[in-house]
Amino acid sequence: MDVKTLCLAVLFKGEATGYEIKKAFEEGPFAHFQRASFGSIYPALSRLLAEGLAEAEAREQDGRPDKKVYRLTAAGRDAFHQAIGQDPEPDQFRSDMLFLLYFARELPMDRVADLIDRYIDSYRSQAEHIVACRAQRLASGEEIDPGRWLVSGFGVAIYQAAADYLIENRDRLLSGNGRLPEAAE
Amino acid sequence: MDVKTLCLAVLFKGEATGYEIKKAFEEGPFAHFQRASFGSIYPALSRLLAEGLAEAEAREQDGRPDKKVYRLTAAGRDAFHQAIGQDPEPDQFRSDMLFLLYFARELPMDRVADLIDRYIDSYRSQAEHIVACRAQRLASGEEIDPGRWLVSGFGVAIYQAAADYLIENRDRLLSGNGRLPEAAE
DNA sequence: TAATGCATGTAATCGGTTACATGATTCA
DNA sequence: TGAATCATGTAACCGATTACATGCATTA
Repeated sequence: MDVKTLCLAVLFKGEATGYEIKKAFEEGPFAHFQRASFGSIYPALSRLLAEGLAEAEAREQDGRPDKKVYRLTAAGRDAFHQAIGQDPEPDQFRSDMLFLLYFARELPMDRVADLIDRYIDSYRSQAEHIVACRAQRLASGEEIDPGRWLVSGFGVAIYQAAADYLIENRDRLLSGNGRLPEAAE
Repeated sequence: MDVKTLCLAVLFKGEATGYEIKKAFEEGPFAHFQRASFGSIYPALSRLLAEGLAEAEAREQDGRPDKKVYRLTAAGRDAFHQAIGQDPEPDQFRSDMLFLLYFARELPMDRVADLIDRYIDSYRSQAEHIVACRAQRLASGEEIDPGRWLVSGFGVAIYQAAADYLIENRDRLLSGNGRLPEAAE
């Protein structure tokens, strides 16, 4: 998904500054499945202005530098609806972890163990983080958006499954380094 | 992972042509977690030659155009070991499907249902495909590479989990469109 | 006082995709 | 006859990242 569409999407949920849009990809609702940098966000926002899809308002702040709050126009909302109406190609997951583990035989055992442990940790903590966010949203009493709920639930399920798989197969890979793992299936 | 390293990796497993390397990302062992196009593979192979990491041999074929078989040099194998010795950053999954489903409320119900069904199918068929490959490898009697086995198992687990999650939550999202899904947790 | 957070933006660079160019063989 | 497979490569283009430039306020 290109950054322009991503900005359209964030702004569709409400007005925001470039800085806040960045945060939406770091901590916010899109954190675990999309990302964008300032170097792509600011030019994208300028393009949105130029194309009449958004309008900006400068807001003064005490002390802080001014912020520029972007808001979609009617044309912008249309453009967004059109964008999500397109047919997507199936997702393909790219993973450096799998690339590395594929070559487990070429690496020292302790290095493999370390890699697996680190990935278990990162998957687990990501799952826990999302779970915490969900609990908080539930407790807050705010209205729950079904799409958002489904998406965060998906994140939990996938990260959990990834961590579980690694935990279950860690020792098999390490001890059986050369022998047949998981043969009893 | 850049294409140069990816080529290094494929060649580490044995000599190959550019065309065969491409296939490794389409049907081969790297299919479900890395990808590369001709436009990046051929220049990468030239670079490997120029840097002395690989050597090529032209092989004539009956009828077919000549093929150029690449093979790593000792320096190439070193470079590969060095590459997999680097510390990777954690994987981040990017997903257009999740992006779309996040905005379920903005889409017609039948469109959402169709999207989910298509993704269930694609996840399920990817899982089944990997399972079939694994069964075949097991039956073939060839030696099983533990790293490769772990990686393909990971693929099965993740795709399975993704499909399962969507199946379980499909109707909740569709019927409760506006109400609270999965509240009974 | 050093780092972090808030805040916006540009420029160099890079890596990769898409499309193009070429051409024979085999299979439906 | 047309499509798919095998086979190699180039060039235009694009999107995005990284690093840079600036600057104030707060917190450790």
